[in-house]
Amino acid sequence: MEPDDTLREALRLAVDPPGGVSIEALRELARDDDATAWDVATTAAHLGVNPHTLRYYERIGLVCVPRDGAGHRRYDAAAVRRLLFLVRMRTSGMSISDLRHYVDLVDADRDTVNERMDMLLEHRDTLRSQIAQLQLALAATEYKIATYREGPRP
Amino acid sequence: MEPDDTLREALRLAVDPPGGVSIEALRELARDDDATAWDVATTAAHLGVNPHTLRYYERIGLVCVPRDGAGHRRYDAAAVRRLLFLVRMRTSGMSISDLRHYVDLVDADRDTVNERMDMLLEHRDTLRSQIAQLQLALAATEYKIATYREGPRP
DNA sequence: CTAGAGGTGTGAGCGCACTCGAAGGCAAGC
DNA sequence: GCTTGCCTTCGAGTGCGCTCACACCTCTAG
Repeated sequence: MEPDDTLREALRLAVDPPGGVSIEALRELARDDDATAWDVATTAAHLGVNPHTLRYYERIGLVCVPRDGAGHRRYDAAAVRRLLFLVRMRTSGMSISDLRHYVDLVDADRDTVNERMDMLLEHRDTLRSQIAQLQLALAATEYKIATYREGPRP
Repeated sequence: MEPDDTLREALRLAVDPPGGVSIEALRELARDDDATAWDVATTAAHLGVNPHTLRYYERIGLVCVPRDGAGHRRYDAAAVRRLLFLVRMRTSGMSISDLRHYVDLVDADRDTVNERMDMLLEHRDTLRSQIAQLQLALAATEYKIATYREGPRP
C-alpha cells in the first residue's frame, strides 16, 4: 500500500464514527473475490477490533485465514465476510459459544440450513427484545433529563 | 403476605415476560412511600435479578438498604426506586463504575446536577447509538433469514 | 549489514459482573 | 426442643471475552 493511501485511510478511519467503520471498503473487498487480501492490522482496523481479537477468533475456530509465503495471515474476501458477520453478531450480543455452534453448522457437510435458520430466528427475537429494552431505557433516561431541566433543584 | 397472594404473584411473575417484570408493582411500591417493604428475595424477583446481586450492589455502595429487628434487609420505596434505576442502566449497558460515580454524585452534599446531567446526556447518546447498532444487526439478520428462505441451498 | 517495524504461536493474565460457599443467626411449625 | 428455611457477612470462585507478554521470524530502508 502506498504511503498516500495509508495516510488517506488513516484519515478516513479517524473521521468515520466507530461502529460504522468502512462498511464500504468491506463491501468492495467482499465483492471482487480473491482480488484483494488484507493483513491482520488492516483487517482489524476496518472491522474496528483489536488484531489480537482476530487471532483469537481464528484460534478458537471461528474463521479460517489463508497465509502468504512468510506465514503471515492474508484475509481474503471469504474470511472478511465471515468476520464481518461475526463482529456484527458479537456486537449485538451473540455469545462466542453460540457463534462457534453456528460456524460449526456452516462448515458441516450435512444440510444444516434449518438449524441455522432456528439460530437466526432466535437471535432476531433477542435483538428485537434488546431494542425494546434499550428504547425503554432511553425513554427513562430522557424523562430523567427532562425532569432535571424543568426543576433545577428537584 | 397471604398464601393466595404469593401464588398469584408467582403466577404473574411466571407469566410476565422477562425484563418487563412487575413494573406496575414497582410503581405501586414507589408511590406510597414507606408503606411497604420487601425482603431481598421479593425485591430480586420483582427486579428480575439474583438476590446475590442486590447484596452485591449494596456492598459496593450503590444503594443503602434499611434493616428490620433481625438485621434482615427491608427494601423501602427509596431503595427500590434506586435499584430500578440501577437495573435499567445496567441492562442498557452502563458500567458498574459509572453507576458508582453517578450515585456518588446523587449522594453528595454539593450541587451535582450539572455533572449528573452530563452523564445522563452521554448515556442517552450511548443508548441511541446502541439502538442504531442493534437495528443494523437486526437488518443484517433479517436479510440472512430472507436469503435462506429464498434459496434453500445458497 | 543491521535496525526496526511488523508478523507468528502460545500460555498466561486481566477486568468485569456477578455468583457461590461456608459458618452462623433468628423465627415458625411439628 | 428441634428441624426447616430464609436470612446474614465475607472471601473466594466462575465465566466470558478478550488482551498481553514472550520468544522468535521476516521483510524493508538506510
